Amino acid sequence: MPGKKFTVKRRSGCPLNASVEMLGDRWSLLIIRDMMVRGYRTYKDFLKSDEGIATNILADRLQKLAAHGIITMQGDPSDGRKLIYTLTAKGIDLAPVLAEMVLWADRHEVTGNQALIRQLQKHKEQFIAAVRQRWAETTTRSRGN
Amino acid sequence: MPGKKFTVKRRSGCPLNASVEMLGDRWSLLIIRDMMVRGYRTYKDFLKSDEGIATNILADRLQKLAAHGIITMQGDPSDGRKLIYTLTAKGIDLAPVLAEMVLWADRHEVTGNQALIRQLQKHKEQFIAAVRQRWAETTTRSRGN
DNA sequence: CGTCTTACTTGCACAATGCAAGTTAAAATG
DNA sequence: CATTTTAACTTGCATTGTGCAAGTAAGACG
Repeated sequence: MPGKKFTVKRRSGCPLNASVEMLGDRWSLLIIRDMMVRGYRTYKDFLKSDEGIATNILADRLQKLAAHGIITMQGDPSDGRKLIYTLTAKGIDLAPVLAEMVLWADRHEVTGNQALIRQLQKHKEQFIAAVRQRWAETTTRSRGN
Repeated sequence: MPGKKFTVKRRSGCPLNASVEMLGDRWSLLIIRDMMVRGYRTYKDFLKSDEGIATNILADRLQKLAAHGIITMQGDPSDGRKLIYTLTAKGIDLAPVLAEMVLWADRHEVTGNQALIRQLQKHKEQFIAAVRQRWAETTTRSRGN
């Protein structure tokens, strides 16, 4: 496991438990969704999401996601106040998880966002590839927009 | 009112948010895992899992999963004390979500259960088909939902 | 300089969680 | 058929997490 420096003590060795301990709350996956499909990158971006996360919870989740290596935080060279949050490879790799959760909810619940759903239903692999591609582009080009 | 479906008010219409509101905690997916891959069916079964869920939390999660139509509870005809918990079609349909979360954790964390992981890596769709098949066999009689 | 903006932090009420112990009803035992 | 055991919870209580409003520090703007 690249980048793994020390093992956190978990309730069990089950990989699903590991995922649940990192992502099993009401906000972490929504933050990742905002980065992945909406391109959100700053603290203020996340605050404006429909679900309405509280400021202290957002700060806490961003810290934890960074501690787990799912996102990184770096200063914006063009504005010293801003921090840019980006998904790491580990975070981008969550695209299949998000996709399956969206498809499951669509099959069994009444939800909106039909555009995303139809995209996933027809071309799930393409969606995942597009997320990877978008991140490859934005992480190699120069910042300052 | 038996079987009455009441609409839950959600924070947003996003399907991922719907999934997170039903499954986004530290226990629900582990209970579903226990039913799906270990064949657990009774309250006592779930209590013996490695993660060590508290009795009151377990009772609460089973109620909520049943309220969401993910599992059903029925009396055991051969033992009046027992309740048998089973996955509904909606619950079985979570197999791809579980599979992706397991594979993600394996790629990026140090975990155990290598047998399950290798099975998923090689034959993910076979695993999912096997879960469906197993449930089709064991739930040929009346199943709620 | 004063004001605005960004990313937080703090205080506090309320809800969720974790642990130990108790309860109820049914089954097994003698 | 009385007693013990088992299964599925419930209750009490301390700890932790969450949600809301308000406040703060540092950089940008004019």
